[in-house]
Amino acid sequence: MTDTPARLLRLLSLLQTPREWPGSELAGRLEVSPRTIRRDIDRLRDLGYPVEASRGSVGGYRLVAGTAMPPLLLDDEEAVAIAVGLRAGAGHAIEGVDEASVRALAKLEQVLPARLRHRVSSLQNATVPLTRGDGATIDPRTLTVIASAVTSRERLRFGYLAGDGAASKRQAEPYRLVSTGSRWYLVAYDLDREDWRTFRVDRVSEPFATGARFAPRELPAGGEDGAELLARSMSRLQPELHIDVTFEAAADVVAARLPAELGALEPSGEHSCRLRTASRSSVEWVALRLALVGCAFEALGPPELVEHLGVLGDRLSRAASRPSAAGRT
Amino acid sequence: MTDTPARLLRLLSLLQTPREWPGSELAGRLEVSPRTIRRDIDRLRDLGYPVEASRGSVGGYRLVAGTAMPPLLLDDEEAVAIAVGLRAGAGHAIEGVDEASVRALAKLEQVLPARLRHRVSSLQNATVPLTRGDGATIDPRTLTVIASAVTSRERLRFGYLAGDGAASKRQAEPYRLVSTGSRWYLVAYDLDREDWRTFRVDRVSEPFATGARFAPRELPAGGEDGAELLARSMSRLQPELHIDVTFEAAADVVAARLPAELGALEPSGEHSCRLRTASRSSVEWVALRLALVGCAFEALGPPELVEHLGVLGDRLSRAASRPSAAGRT
DNA sequence: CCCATCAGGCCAGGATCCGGCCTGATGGAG
DNA sequence: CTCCATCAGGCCGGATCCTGGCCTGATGGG
Repeated sequence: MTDTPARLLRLLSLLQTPREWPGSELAGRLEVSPRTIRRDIDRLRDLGYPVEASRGSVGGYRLVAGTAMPPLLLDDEEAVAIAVGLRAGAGHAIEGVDEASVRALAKLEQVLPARLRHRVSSLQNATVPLTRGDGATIDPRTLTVIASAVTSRERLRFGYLAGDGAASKRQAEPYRLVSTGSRWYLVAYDLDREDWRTFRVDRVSEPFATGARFAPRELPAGGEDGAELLARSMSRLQPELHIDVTFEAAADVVAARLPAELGALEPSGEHSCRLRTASRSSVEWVALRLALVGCAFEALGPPELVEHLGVLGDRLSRAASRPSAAGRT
Repeated sequence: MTDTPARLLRLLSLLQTPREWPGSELAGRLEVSPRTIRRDIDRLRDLGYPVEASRGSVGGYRLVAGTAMPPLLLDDEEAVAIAVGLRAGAGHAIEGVDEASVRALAKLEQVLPARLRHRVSSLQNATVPLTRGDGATIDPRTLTVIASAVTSRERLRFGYLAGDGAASKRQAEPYRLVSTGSRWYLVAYDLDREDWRTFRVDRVSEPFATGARFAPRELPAGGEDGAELLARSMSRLQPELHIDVTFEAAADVVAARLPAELGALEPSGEHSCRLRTASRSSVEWVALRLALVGCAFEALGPPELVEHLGVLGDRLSRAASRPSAAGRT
């Protein structure tokens, strides 16, 4: 029988509950003798899982932090919670964990029981993506399909909407998924164009992995990495914003409410500071973050940011002014 | 030796990679004969993990979705990504998975290797919580400590800042962690007051679980649940907003960009719709969500919402109007 | 001081596991 | 269409491992 391994897994699962388990109770639950439990604990320790024991009358075993991640044994609700959390996060890629986060999501969704899937998607619908206003929302499913294809080295077919509005069908060998600020890009070898391309993931539709495996291809000019390739083509795609804003509040107050990725603040007085930085985020996103700082500020540039702030300010002011008699029905 | 169980775990880990593994390759990696691999696959299937096999020359094994969650084997980066994602999510509790999400976070952090912890916290600092403006940010650590105490039934000591500004030390038996919209509450039996209380988690400071275990206590009036107790005391704490807004856009367009928890829209014409609902969210939060819809709208009430929109609109307009600088393009 | 807990040695019997060899079935590529 | 790589699984012999039981010690709390 597959007795012992199964028991070890169950034991691991019990020990992940944040409480202490006396050996006798574990023995009862797993229906073996206490001696076997002691041996199992030994085994787990040999495997590298740091099981800590406290002696005495209220003692017991507990799994603590070690040097390697033990397998996480989640119950249904926890799995759903993680899936929902990751999906929500996948939209506004947190710098530094972007790709890993999608990988984890792909891994989880690969084995997520069917009965939990609808719970995930319905919960996700309840949380509107906090996207910038340009409507470039990304379907987490798209991301996970692409991520799977990247790691399994399978060819990918998908529809793509080019920048000029032309729709096309593509077939490509996906190389890597990269995120910059709040956008996702796929670096891939386009089989029809016979060249390396970068695709904006929010313009990819219905990607699906054809089973066909491919051998990793050399990237173009030697030594280059996917991120570089992306950086090159992105400089054509996504204009850089040269942000220049002064806040009427002390630098430390503002810094606490501003994402670090936006850049550093220079204090410019007792109660004011200035943000000068370049960003590839969208105007809408930057405007939102600025508004959320919660103090008065003044945008000096770029012009499109100033304009967007003006439009937004206007919209809100009008929303608050009850122009009931004005042009509306 | 603890050979077989360890191998099964490694096998499970390999199979979670989204790709197909031919038996021979698995045999090579795990340094056993292919026959043993076939047997191991059998064992996993017996344990309930649905391993799918495709035959043919490009075939192999793959772990697919089954009826139960298999143990998730994460690498370092994935673990960090999940921790960061959950922490970010813990702030704005997604309705329905609130508690589970915190439980999962507690479970993960219990075993998260020390060398990864600083990565999590530094990454978290990079993402400013998208909180409403009232500054009631919640430290995820606080939540996880409380969640652990709830599941392990340990007494909790913590500092508390009452609504009237009075600080105090509390000792309590935590019963449940509940979130409503975007706030967290702890339902607990206060040992000093000798009665049930609900505490706002954002006002809890330095909670720590004394080792002392306690026996679950009966909730007050029969049949009541933690959520009810909370609802009762909350009606005193958190005023309800009666929101009334008209949007100048079709109902389905607006609905797609509005959190479902805010309530339902009534179409009021070809290109307009109305939102009338009650919410316990903060004014700042509601205002933000309205602004993010991205179309013109008009707030009819409540007054504090209208006022807040006015302030915000004013601030943005002034930010865009460059009262001081005159020249630069 | 006593009791609960963890820690681990020793032993015997039995279950389990492994490798190797075999036969079939199945799907993809040439 | 044919060939090949893959999965599926039966059978067997020998080595290995696992379990339960019993023991002695150590440690911490009430």
